[in-house]
Amino acid sequence: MPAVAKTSDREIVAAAKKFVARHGHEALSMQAVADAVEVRAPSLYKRFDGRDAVLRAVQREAFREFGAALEREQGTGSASERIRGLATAYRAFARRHPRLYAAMFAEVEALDDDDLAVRKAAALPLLRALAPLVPETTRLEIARALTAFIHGFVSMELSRSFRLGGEPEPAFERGLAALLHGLQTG
Amino acid sequence: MPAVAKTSDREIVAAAKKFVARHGHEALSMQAVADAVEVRAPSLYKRFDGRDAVLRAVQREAFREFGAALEREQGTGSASERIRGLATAYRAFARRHPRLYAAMFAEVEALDDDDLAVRKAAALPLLRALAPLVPETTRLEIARALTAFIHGFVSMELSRSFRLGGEPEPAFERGLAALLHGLQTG
DNA sequence: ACCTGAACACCGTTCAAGT
DNA sequence: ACCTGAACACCGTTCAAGT
Repeated sequence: MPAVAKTSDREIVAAAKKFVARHGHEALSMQAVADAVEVRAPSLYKRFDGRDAVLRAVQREAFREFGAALEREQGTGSASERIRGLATAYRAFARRHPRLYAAMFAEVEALDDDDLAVRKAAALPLLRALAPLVPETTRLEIARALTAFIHGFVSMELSRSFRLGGEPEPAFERGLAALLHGLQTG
Repeated sequence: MPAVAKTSDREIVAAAKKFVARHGHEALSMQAVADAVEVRAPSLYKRFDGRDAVLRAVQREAFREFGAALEREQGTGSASERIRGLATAYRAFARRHPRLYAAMFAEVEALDDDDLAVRKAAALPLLRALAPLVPETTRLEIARALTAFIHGFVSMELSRSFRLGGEPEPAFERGLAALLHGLQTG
């Protein structure tokens, strides 16, 4: 006699993502998700392999949203203005969803092909914006250097690692300008 | 009747640090530390307020070691060669102690004055190396931009976030060179 | 086919009782 | 003064039993 489904993959991921956005990925528990979708915790194991699988599903959703936010930023202007726009959109996403952004980089046990696909997709807008500016041979290196700077800056900002006074703002502007200038002349 | 002390703050921190270096900070438990120093877990609470306090003590030790490694790098050569040396020493420390490096940035409940002091001390070598190169008014910004790049790069490298093929090495060299060049001309 | 209670092996933490 | 066992409220996860 088939028991009626009280929830779904989609609802579970949405509830988990909402919880992570509010309380952080460290606090994510199967109990909390189960409560939110009104089943008992063991029922979640019919749909997800465990906490790690739920967290990875949240990460996939977050990377999709993040990638979409960057895609939306494909505005007009020069190539280097477009890159600035992407950097700003990147930082804005992280500041708007700080706990979700942190969760995107939480360690998980193993990434499957879907996990890798959404991560790679989020890297494409920057690579496209760099295309008119730098040759294909060095494009990936330059994208990595830019991403390292933006990710590092945003991570330090969100974890309040800038403790020597002053605003972080000018350091972001200066670093970005220096990289854009140096990467073209280098 | 005073009971004999079976352990000490020092021994507990050393055991916890060793555990974190081996298994990562997420796996750190009071039980594991207690086993290592041969007491029962509740005894640890006579010396530390809880898991968070133990983890913060590990972070302090790690930041001290890290700062000392950077101090040691105060070699000869031009200012920008010294900065390159610091960046390389930074990255080398993170690669030599990947789990300890990750643990240094683990979220903890609240930092006390000692926590802040060791973090600030670790930032000084770079600020000193920048002194002959850039005026005091922009030095902190520039240090932050450099640190953001190095930390971001190392974090991505250690979490295997570079998944589009090729070696990370040239991206580090290129980004660092671009920043050093751009920061001086900007 | 999906849901559940009960159970297991863990956590962090508190506290009364020992010496 | 420090250590301990017992206990409490949690975890993640498994599984037999329900419908």
